[in-house]
Amino acid sequence: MVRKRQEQVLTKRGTATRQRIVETAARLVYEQGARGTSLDDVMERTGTSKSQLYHYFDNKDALLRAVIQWQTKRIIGAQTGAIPALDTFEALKRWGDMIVASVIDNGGRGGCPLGSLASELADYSEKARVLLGESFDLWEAEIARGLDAMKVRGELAPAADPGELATAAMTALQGGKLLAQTQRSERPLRLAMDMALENIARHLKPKRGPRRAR
Amino acid sequence: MVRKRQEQVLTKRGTATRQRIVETAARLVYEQGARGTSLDDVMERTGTSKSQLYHYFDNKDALLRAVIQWQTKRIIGAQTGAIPALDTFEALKRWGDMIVASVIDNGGRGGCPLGSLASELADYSEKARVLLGESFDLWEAEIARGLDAMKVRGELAPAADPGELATAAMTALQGGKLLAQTQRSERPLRLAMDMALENIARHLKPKRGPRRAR
DNA sequence: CTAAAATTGGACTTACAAGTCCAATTTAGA
DNA sequence: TCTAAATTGGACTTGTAAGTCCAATTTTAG
Repeated sequence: MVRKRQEQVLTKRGTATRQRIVETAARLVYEQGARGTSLDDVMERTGTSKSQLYHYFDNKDALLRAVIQWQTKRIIGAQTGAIPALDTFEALKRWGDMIVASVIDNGGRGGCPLGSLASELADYSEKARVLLGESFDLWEAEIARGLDAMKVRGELAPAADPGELATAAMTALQGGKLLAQTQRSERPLRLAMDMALENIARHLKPKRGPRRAR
Repeated sequence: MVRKRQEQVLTKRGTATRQRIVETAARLVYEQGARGTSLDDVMERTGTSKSQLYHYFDNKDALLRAVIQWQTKRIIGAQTGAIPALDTFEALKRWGDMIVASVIDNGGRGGCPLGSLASELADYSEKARVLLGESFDLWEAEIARGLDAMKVRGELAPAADPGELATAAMTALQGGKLLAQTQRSERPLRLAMDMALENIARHLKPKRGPRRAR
């Protein structure tokens, strides 16, 4: 968690102000995009002044990087909060359902906060691109962690590669979110998550009792 | 193909100018994004004037819509040009390889021209969103066409739904492109396309002779 | 308490971008 | 040929956005 600007110590008040700026900026950026969100927007919604923004961040790009890091923690935190571990196929199915259900939230508008930023910033800010790449890695690692536990317990075939399965699932999630946002329909996201889950189910080892799900 | 502005007849020269504007704008928008491309950029690169842009397009949004339609035709045309029909699993594999190889083109930079525009414009321009939704439908229809042929020939199980398989493949393609662009690696795209192809292979009916591929 | 550091207000500069406007030139078609 | 329509040049307006600057206020720590 590179913080930079630590030559300057933040007081309690300063920390609160900085946090308020980051969270508000995150919401605005999610709704309007990075380029579509002006610093004046952020100032107005946070009740801060220009000098405050530039006191806590070197420039707009630095603020956007803080937004990326905050969103990354928020998203992964929300996921582990709802489903502590993706280490059973049942948990994976609930995870998929949760992702699909998220389309309703904003009436179909808004894709994945990280995916949208990645698309907008990857070729615009090298620092942001690297950060977003790491964000996806972290998110995928959380998924791979559950798959790995399944593999250790012998529920997934030895040949299954948790890291690759997690990455494939992430591509499905991102592509599904994008199409759902574009077509204002949960259909593509549902099909994407079903595909990702089936891609994992391929490596499930049959167990005594109940049959392979789905 | 809604053209609008047909109250005004275009001469041969006018058509050429308009086309030059659209193609150049498409390249700039692909490289810099829609918001990152100014009309002055387009003017400079096409050697046109402000009045020409506004002569052929109502406003910037209308130009962007023309870009979307042109890219849609270009992408689908390029695909059918390289692989006339995705009606064998071999053709599908070549298609997947072609998609993966496309990452090299711009040194990893640049995602899918349509996907990038969708992410940027879906919540910004309703007209553009609808158009992009239709673009994905057209592209998917081209994929579904091949799958349907396989189904008719009995190579795909009757339960297989070409439309759903095509949509799932499109989400994999888009998500894979996005992650590849973000991480400057073809790995996520390769895993995505493998997943999409496997998702189709699930419905392959075994045929005499060679075993199920992959 | 008091000096140094952190925090804040807000005006100002500079750059750029979308869109308007009008006049000049070229082309098409009768 | 001639005239109306299409095409083009380019200055201009208006709005916005990032970033700078300096002074005022508040807080922290010795």
